[in-house]
Amino acid sequence: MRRRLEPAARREEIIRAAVAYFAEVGFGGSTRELAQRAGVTQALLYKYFASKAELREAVFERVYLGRIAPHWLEDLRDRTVPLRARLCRFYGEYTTAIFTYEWMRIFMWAGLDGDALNRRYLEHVGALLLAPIREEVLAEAAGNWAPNMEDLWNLHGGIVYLGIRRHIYHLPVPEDVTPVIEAAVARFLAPLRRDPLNRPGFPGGCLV
Amino acid sequence: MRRRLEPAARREEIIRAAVAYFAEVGFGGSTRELAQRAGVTQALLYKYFASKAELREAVFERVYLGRIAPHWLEDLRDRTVPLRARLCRFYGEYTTAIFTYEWMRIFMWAGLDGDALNRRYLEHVGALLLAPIREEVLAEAAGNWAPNMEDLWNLHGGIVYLGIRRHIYHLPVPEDVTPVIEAAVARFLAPLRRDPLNRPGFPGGCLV
DNA sequence: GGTCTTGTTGATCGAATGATCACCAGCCCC
DNA sequence: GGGGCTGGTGATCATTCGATCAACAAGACC
Repeated sequence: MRRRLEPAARREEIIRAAVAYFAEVGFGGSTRELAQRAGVTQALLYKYFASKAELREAVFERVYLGRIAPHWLEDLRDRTVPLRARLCRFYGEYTTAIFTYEWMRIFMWAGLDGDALNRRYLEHVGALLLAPIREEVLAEAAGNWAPNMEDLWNLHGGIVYLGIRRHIYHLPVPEDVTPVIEAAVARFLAPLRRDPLNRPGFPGGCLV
Repeated sequence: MRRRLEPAARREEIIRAAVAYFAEVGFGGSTRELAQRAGVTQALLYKYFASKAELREAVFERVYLGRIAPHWLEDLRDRTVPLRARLCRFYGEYTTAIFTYEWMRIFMWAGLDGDALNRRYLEHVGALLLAPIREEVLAEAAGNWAPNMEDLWNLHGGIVYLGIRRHIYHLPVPEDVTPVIEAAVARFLAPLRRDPLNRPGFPGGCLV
């Protein structure tokens, strides 16, 4: 019944099972049930991870690593594209990246546990995504409007709350979040536009 | 050293300690440490609660009960007051009610645990607070604008995210959330106003 | 097909957990 | 001030937890 795997492959399977398991029940879940889900014995876990804490770190690394695409920042700053289109595109890709059961829940559990990685990630979001967005808005507004960081966190939170409702609270949310994002971005950028009612046909429509 | 208390008073103290303790560490926390924090022995907990699950229920009841003020709905519908002022006032009181360490964290932990009470609460929010708000907007817009429920959840989420950042992620947020709420409400209601730039002096300022 | 490497297992340990029970002692009442 | 009701305790049980270790066997290599 037991099949021998290369260490890298076995480790991979354990991490994959751990991500799914801990996302579901939190880090209070037992190593025994995790092992059962991974199709191995509980003792084997300790051949690949010195402790449960180390396994937890591996889960974090897997979930967090590479979640923020480096091209997002460049794209947000690409002024050859209308700002509204840039924001819509960014939040479309961002939500595609993080609106997963695993990411959303592990992130929330880590947050409740007070994990530092969590705080670091959000500081990263603020400094390397929201602040640059603010810069772009300032450039676009040319003195007519200057949102503060809380305005940007408000935009961000309103969108992220979609994922929270779906994956944390298990509430029904639209399958396609694109229209919601477009509406939120349009509201946020309304001070920049000439048509506050956002009537179709007016310039400034979401171009993505 | 041990002082005798009336059952009601002792039960009260245990629940109070349990709310604080479980808010901090989640429901995976041990009854022993809880008892220590409450200043009683672990065995005594079981004189007041048949099981840990029952204690958990008591914590839920304490945290959820009476959190939604009945006058909010009436106030939201009071058309003698400008809509923007109604929304600012409502979210001011709403955040005052729920932006506490205990509520925010227990609510989130219960959500991750898949507790039904959690879902019920949010359905309540949607049906008895957000939907009525939408009705008021429709009445005010008089056909010029018709937000859908997702627009309202977006407004709601952007504001609630403040509490999440503070109490779940332990990130610095403004001490006074009033300006943030006013800005969010103003953005949300922008389609109703004649001045999308929200310049001071224009009619429609937040009147609370 | 024998052998050697090593991925994998079953058994087990000590600590911590939820829950129980006999017993103790603080406080009210006569 | 001394019973006695009952709030409160210490000890303990069964279970489950993370972690360890000797022993096994799958698969590559000659």
